[in-house]
Amino acid sequence: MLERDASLPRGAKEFPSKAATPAPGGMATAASNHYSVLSPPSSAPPPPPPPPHADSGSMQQAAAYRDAHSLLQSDYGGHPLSHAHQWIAALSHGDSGTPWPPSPLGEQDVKPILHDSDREELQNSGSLQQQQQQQQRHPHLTHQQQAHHDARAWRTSADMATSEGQSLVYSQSGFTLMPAGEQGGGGGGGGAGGGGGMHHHPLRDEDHHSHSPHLSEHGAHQHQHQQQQHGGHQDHSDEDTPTSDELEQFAKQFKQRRIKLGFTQADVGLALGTLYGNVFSQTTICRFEALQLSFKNMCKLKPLLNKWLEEADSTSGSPTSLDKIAAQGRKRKKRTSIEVGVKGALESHFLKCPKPGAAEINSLADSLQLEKEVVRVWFCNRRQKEKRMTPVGGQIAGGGEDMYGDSPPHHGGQSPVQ
DNA sequence: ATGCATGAGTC
DNA sequence: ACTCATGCATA
Repeated sequence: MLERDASLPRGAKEFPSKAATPAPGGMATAASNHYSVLSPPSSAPPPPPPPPHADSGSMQQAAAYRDAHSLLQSDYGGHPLSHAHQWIAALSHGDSGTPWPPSPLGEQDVKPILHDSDREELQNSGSLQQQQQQQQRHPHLTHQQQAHHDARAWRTSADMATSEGQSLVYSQSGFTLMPAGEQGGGGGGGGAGGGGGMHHHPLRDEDHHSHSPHLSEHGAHQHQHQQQQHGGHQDHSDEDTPTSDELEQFAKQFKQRRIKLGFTQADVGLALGTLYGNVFSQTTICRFEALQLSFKNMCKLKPLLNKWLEEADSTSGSPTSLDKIAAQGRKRKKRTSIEVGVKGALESHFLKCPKPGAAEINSLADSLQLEKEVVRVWFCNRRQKEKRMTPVGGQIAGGGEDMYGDSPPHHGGQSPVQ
């Protein structure tokens, strides 16, 4: 708990490393498998060309996919391997949170956006250590302990960073190896949100100051060492370690520019795919703008979006005609609509016990007449929501510490933007 | 803009 | 079996 503050480097403290899931019981996602089936129909509709600048292109993507899906949706079909996706390489380093295994996924589920020629998997090489280091650093912590901190930490860190100079808040370890020399950012996040999760930490107060540049006397234990990269240089906060404040600013600006240029969130998502190899959905872009992603995730996306902005800006008139990717053939369970009453019940249980065990889930599911899987997923999503920087109801507060423990739900209200 | 869902990675 | 990143589907 506290030891972390004292003994650990800030980075560690700020961000939990990765997955620490004490999780007592739970159920696996096993249940969810039923829906996957295959039926890669060759009848995928061609995606409509995106208007480079027009504002009208909004939901094309969605529409396109929808059509495709509808065909398949009749019954579950979907072939898992039909699509290959390998964009992984692109952000690899940025995401320190996910140490990519040697060759985990040759093809996942995504869309093959670029020509194979483009993608190179170069970057993954050296990034991952950071998070591991963190964990290893303090082996004494149990995962449970580690697990506390959550995304809200990013706010906190911002404070510190701001005041202290953000030196190494989240710095990663060895990144810099980026080929292009651009997008250095990703890394930032380290194990932030990704980190397993929540940690307890007493920084509630800190969170509150949020980004006020003035005070900041709290911790001073920052430079421990460890993270730094190679040696060298790294002061540009923009590319290396964005602070929460910067992210907030960037998101705001991004949205503004994007709109000004006449692009929709969906357009941007596609453009990222065509330009850099990582396709993102409208949802993700939306969440980025709304700061509804984990700190780590925000850090990962920022550089890409930043590049896109530059591109769009410079070529604001010219067509960035790119190819789009077509649909994939994945089948998805139909979205379950949970009735308000039931939701209320779930909420109540969540307040009491955010991490119900399999048994609890079963009984809950039974009493609410919902599928067990649905209940399980609901809790997972609910927990995730709590971790976002901009919590549902508001209050950025980070309460990792007593978050689910015993402290009462401190959901509050705060609406940062929009 | 958001709710429910999927899957990779991890414990 | 969980967390985290991400997204289809939907309100």
